[in-house]
Amino acid sequence: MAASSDRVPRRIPEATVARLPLYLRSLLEVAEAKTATISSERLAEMAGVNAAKVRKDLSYLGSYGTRGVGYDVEYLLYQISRELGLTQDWPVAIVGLGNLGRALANYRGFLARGFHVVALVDSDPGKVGTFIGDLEVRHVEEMPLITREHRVAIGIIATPASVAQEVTDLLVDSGVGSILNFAPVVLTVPPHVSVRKVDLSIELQILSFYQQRQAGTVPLEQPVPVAVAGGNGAPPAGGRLAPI
Amino acid sequence: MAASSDRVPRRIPEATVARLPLYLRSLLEVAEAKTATISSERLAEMAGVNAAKVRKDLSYLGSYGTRGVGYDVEYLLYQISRELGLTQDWPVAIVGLGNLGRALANYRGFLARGFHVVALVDSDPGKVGTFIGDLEVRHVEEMPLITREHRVAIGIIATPASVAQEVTDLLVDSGVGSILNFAPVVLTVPPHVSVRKVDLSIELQILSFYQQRQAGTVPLEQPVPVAVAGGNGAPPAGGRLAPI
DNA sequence: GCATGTGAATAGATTCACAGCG
DNA sequence: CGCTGTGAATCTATTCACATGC
Repeated sequence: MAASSDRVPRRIPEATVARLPLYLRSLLEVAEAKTATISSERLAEMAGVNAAKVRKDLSYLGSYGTRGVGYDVEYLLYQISRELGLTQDWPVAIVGLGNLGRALANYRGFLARGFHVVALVDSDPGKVGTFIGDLEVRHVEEMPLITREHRVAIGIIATPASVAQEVTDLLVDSGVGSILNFAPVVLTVPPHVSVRKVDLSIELQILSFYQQRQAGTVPLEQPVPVAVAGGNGAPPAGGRLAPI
Repeated sequence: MAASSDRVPRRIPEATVARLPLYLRSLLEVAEAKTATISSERLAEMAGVNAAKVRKDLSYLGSYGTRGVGYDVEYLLYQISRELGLTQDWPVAIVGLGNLGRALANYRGFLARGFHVVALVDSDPGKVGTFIGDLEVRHVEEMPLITREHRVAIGIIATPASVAQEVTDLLVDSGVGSILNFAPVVLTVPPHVSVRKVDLSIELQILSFYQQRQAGTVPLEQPVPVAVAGGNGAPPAGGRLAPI
């Protein structure tokens, strides 16, 4: 009764959550350059969105800006990091060490700031026991013990599609609350578990759709007599003019 | 005047376009099992969405179902493929052959149905001239010629962030209309070019956000006395109960 | 009868436009 | 005066619910 406090648990829209990492990245870059404050306009430009969106998004976190001035870079960095849960460390397990899994395991770079690979898992006896970096590949049967032991929070699935659901169930049963899925299947999980997917062929197919729409519109080779300014076919990202 | 026809260029919502590949995949699976027709309900279940959405999405393509029966699997497969532009072949170039680029180049599998890697490009003299599969890695300076020659439509950027924009500009200048970006930067492109991004650290950070929200809610280890059915924290995907 | 197709209702996200405040 | 913060307006997407037609 005492601890529940009067803090309103701000509901941050999903779309906003998905953009916070972009702001974070831009701010890191700005901080590097020893800039102390930044306007919503500049931040928007860097993140590839518009200024109104930046202000609305940041307003969900609180009133962290100063009118007439902008946002304090360091302070905003900290607030966004905290909101995203990056002030703590998340133990990560990678399951499946084929081409992709190995590439991810070797990366390490991408894990910067809060993510720490603590376990590599595969079912192939030829891979189990080998080392990638300083981590030994363990057998999938040991996974439940390993994930519990290391309190793994995030599981990265880089297995073939055929076993992805099976592996997911194992992860979920051993307390993993977040799944990043690279396998081309729709995973089913209980409501308290989050899933994000990264699906190459889906992305390519979406590009194919817009590419097809575009085909014919721009005659290729012909430097186009400008007039494209309306721009319609590239909604996913980007869309401003190239630097002059 | 004769060729422009009276076809209404149906505006397909972006969100629908992003789901078509999911339906396609489900239909392929169903077709494999020699099933002739499928209901929106079943298709929805397989694609992990709800039935109303499936019907609405498919209705944008045309009236391809039969009331009281469902959709003809083969026919729908064809219509979706055509809509997505998968009835033609798209030449793809991969730029950057580090861990990730090589994993992608070795994949080939993911390219199934319409995507064909025709060029591998890197700037590292140690990599140029080597072969991955049956393709030789070419120097980035030759890229404009190669992409034009092969009429590359889609460029996959797997370079370090620092050179991604530069490489993008080259691709765009040589007529590439779609970019799949794995580098952690916001790319700027002219309006007629589409960009999709795949960003590991962003995905992890989004998961971190929801994981943090969830933490405490589920005490970990305690098998939770059911009552979670409301489910709030996993909007990205999934969300149904695990199979019994 | 049964599952599609679709207007209407609702929810969510984006953008506008300006009041508020340093 | 300049830039944030935010209600209001708009646009987009989802869901409902039922008429429609095989």
